[in-house]
Amino acid sequence: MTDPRPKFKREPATQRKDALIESALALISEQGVTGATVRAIAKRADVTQGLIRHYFSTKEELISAAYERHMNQMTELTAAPAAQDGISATSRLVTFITAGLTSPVMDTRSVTLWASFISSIRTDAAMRQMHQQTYYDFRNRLEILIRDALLESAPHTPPCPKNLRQMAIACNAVIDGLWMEGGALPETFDTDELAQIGLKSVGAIIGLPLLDQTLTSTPTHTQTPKGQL
Amino acid sequence: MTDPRPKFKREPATQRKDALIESALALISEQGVTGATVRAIAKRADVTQGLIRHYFSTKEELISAAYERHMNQMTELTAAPAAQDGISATSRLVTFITAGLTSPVMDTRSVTLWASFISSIRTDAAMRQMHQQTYYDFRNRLEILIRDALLESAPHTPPCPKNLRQMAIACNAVIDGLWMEGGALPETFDTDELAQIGLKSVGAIIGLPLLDQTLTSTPTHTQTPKGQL
DNA sequence: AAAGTAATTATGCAAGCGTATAATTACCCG
DNA sequence: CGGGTAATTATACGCTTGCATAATTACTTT
Repeated sequence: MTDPRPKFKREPATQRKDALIESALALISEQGVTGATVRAIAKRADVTQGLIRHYFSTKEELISAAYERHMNQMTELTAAPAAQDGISATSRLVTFITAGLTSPVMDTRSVTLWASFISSIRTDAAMRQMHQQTYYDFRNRLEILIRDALLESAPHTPPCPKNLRQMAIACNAVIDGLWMEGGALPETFDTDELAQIGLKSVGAIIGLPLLDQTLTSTPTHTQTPKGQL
Repeated sequence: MTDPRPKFKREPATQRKDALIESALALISEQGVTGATVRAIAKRADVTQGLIRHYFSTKEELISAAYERHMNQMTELTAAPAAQDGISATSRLVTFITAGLTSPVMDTRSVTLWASFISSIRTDAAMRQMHQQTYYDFRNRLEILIRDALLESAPHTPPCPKNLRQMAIACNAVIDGLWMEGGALPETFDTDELAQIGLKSVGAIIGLPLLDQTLTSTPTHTQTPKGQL
């Protein structure tokens, strides 16, 4: 009289961790941090709550892992389209900015998620370090793209490191600011409006006409990345 | 045998509300939203928890009021130094940007507070509307300053509204982005570095050399506003 | 096929949460 | 000075939370 149907299935550790992280992200984006309780996360992942403690020694650890996942995903979604070779350095920069300011990187879900995490960087050391690392990573990628674009347009007058750093900080700020408002108030901006503003602004800051080039020569680079999420 | 010392004091309604709002802000900035419990807020304001329900019909209402207070305070602290008359329109714009990117507007407390609130604009309609209103208010002030500065430098070629709007959106984004990172990672930027980057960037976006003017002609306008908080 | 083991479930607990309601108490007014 | 009333305190309730611990159960190994 053995039950033919097992009551549960044993999954590989990484897969279960993944499912739990995704559940946490989904809940946080839908209901905020307060909605992401241990029980709710477990239910969404179709397991019982005890299992969470089996893979994460504390809830904070799970949340921290979810934060890392989300930020890396966003950086990846922004940088990947710009990594194609065979296009000019300026085009790579344009693609990077455009990807960061269009769906799926710029949308309500992503921004809400980020906002939920960012509020805990003051009290939680692990979160603060994660933020710093993610921020530097993104900014460094941007700085490299800016440098290459500048070198391409003026090969014999390389930008000084201090200026380059400041440009990267400024351009990162524009992108972040636009990204945030685009996610927070999506209905108040036209499609691609923020991406175009981003191109214009970064172009003005680094002294290269990014928008014109895009619209005239290689418009395909400004398309939104195919949904990988 | 009457006790000469009363057990509590009756305060005016607005004053008590104020104290409760300030307590909430202090707690949220120090411990995040989860730390701002009804009991903790009451204790910090030196009252018992029941009093909160007497002035706010729900905790959400108190949090919403705290959000409004904080945002208005920050806008005020940014705009007030720029409201002095007798200085050029460009100087007013410079002062606005500088105030927004130096203490006390740009600091960890302010940014953390903002982040804590912003995470709930998706789930809470009142918070979302408050965010929208605050954002528009700030951006409109900025747009007016930009317009005046442009008119001042080129009185016979007024900027078209569409361009002006985009400039305001872009400049607002730079300021927001810089402000955020300055508050999140204060130790990684030199004093006034972000303010200078902000001036440079806004100058580049709108096509006016803001930084040079500041450093040469009217440096007093770039001082941080006297602490009103 | 039986045993061992690690994944998973089941159950419980102490603490804290927001809210409701009733009991006090300070202050205003006649 | 003595009521009346609104501000304030006091107490309690039901619910949820994160976490711990013990009981099951599926899969591997021999």
